[in-house]
Amino acid sequence: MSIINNINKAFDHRIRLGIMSILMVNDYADFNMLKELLGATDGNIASHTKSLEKAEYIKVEKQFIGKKPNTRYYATKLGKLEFKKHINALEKLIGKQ
Amino acid sequence: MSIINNINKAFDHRIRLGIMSILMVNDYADFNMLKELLGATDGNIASHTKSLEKAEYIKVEKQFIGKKPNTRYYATKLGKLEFKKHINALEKLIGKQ
DNA sequence: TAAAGTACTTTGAAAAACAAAGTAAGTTAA
DNA sequence: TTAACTTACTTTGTTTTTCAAAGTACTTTA
Repeated sequence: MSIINNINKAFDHRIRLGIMSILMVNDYADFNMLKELLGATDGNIASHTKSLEKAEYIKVEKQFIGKKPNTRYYATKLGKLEFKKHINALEKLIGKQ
Repeated sequence: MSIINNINKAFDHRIRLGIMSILMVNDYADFNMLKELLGATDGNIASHTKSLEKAEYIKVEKQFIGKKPNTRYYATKLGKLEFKKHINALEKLIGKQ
């Protein structure tokens, strides 16, 4: 077992790390909130949320607010659990410095 | 300025994070040490060390130990500084959880 | 002296990241 | 009222990165 064994590949990118961090402290976030908070492009947010969705770490809800489409992202129970594990692994790795 | 602004892209991969962590606590590490500690393949170690070297975050020294070639990796002053910044940014981001 | 091992490096395919362009609806302004 | 613009994404295709298998240049062992 290597020292990076519990680093989860799914979170191993700054944008996905950012998305998860946001969804851990906020109940949900919508597309534009993620986009602004992370300073990423539309395509970027779309692909990273898609990969987290595929892993079932976040879920997506589409609705209309007034007449505007709105996409909300939530961390799933699994996502929260795995992210905590990831953080612990990160802290273990970098905590020594 | 986004919340992931100080996350350094150069360290934004578990293997490179691992390499730097190792080189922060150990004065140096050689190829096989990195390989074993990280459980990565040869090609993997080679390419990730190369990218860190290109960024001048680590330096490489090649020598012979007895008759065997041996490659040692050291973190540079810049590398240590930038890695600390990266860790601080990471902790700021995930510390809220 | 042939086969196996060591310590890397090179290569090329596969996957991931990215931004520009596209889509579909709503809004505003002339 | 219709053309131009905005919003909220999605799709597309190129570029970049990741990866492991194969290659290289020795050395060691049988």
